[in-house]
Amino acid sequence: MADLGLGEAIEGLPLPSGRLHHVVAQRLATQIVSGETPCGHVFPAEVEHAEILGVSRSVLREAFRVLTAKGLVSSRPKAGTRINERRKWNLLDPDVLGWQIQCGASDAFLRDLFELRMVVEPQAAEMAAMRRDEGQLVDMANALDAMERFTLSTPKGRAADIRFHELLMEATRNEMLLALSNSISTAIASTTAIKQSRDGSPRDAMPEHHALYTQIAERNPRQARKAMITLIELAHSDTKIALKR
Amino acid sequence: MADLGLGEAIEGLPLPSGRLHHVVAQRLATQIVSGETPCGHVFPAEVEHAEILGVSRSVLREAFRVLTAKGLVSSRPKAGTRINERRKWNLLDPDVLGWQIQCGASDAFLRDLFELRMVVEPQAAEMAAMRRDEGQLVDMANALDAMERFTLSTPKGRAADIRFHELLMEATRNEMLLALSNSISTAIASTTAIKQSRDGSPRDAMPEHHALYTQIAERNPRQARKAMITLIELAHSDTKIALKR
DNA sequence: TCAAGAAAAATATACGATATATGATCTGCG
DNA sequence: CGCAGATCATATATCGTATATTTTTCTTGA
Repeated sequence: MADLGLGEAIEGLPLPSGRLHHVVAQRLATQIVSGETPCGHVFPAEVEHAEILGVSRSVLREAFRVLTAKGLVSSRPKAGTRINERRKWNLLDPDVLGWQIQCGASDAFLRDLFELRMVVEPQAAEMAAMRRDEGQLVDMANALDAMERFTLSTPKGRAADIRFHELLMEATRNEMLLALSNSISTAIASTTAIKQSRDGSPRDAMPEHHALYTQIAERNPRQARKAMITLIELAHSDTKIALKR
Repeated sequence: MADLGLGEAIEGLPLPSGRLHHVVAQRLATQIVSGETPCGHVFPAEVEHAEILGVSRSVLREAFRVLTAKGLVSSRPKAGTRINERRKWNLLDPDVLGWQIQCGASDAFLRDLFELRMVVEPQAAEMAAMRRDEGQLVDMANALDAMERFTLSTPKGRAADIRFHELLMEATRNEMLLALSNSISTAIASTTAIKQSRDGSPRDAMPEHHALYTQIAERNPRQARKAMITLIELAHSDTKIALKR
């Protein structure tokens, strides 16, 4: 069990910026989702574990509370705290998604993510088109205008894109759908950002994603075509008419 | 602020069966999701709050860790712990879903839930049909047989139904889709169970849900029809052929 | 020899006290 | 009127101890 790197802090410890338990939770979580510590693994007893990590037991306990809340581990008296099998994890939890991305998302993960997006978003767009009110309509039109004026490679253009997406999801008037879509979107955005910072060039990330997208499209052409049509309809000026019905 | 009902426990405290912090978390969570304590509300200082609830600060802290992990609240030094706005909640978290149901799910909640199900499941069925392997195929066929032999009103029939559903989702080979669908399914099952125990008769729940279903269908006939077709195709014997492609 | 029950050990859980750091509010100066 | 610093309240972090629960082991009896 590796030291967390906190135990070695000098006397006048500057106390790591974020909440300590959060740091610990993140550390443990990444170890778990990365597979560094396998499923079924039982962590050492609370006291020893806290000593190893160089934090107090309370902090460790609270960190485990977070992980338990997200289904990553479960702990019972005498049995210790063990890592749950993957099917018990809250894979849709924003943090869990984020941790997986941070650990270098696997291709399977990205595939699942994009697939889910293509399952959800086209239908969400349909719902939005049916339920939007006038105010949302003009806001979306504005966002679309901005997307056209600035290209999508500029920050302003990207902001407009995100804004449009938000408005679209709000217009569905389905809170859960909104939550789901937000999780997916931020996760995808994170992968882009991470890959950008890792590969250096900001342009390298998109083609990768696009490749995955087309890969999915080849496997399920019907679904992909429908999704494409819906998204294109909504993302260009023709849409303004479509949205107005 | 109401007492938790734990402080009044007699001397020989039988200590509530479950973990105490979990009980507290659930109590607070239901207060939050029910709207009993509104969004933006700031909880009393930790010490006082713990005293009010009749528990130690540690358990209160750990309870709040759980709620924080699920996005229900956020706490910062000096500012106290406050309830987040709904859009920050992890609405797809199984526990959050469960709490909402436990607080008497609103019609809007149920509508959103069923809508999400109808967005996800038909497409999941499509994916499953394309990716299933031989083993899954025979398992699903067996489950379908069982569903036909016993009617769906018998326990065995319901078990087969659930089993079929599980197999279907596994066959999609998409972990996130599986997680999502599981959350939705168990939530819907819970509402059924709750409504059953509340209304007495076990038969009363289903018609209610069916009414909601048809209500959705009326609003979006195209989507509903497609969903129906897919589900019916998959839920009856014709499917065995469809699944074999 | 095996099974059932009882004792023991290990471990998470719960509690209270104390110290620290941090952010919000207030105050005073410019 | 606005900004900078001081102050204070509050969450956070830590420690020590007690308790409950479960698994394991041992004992006892058939």
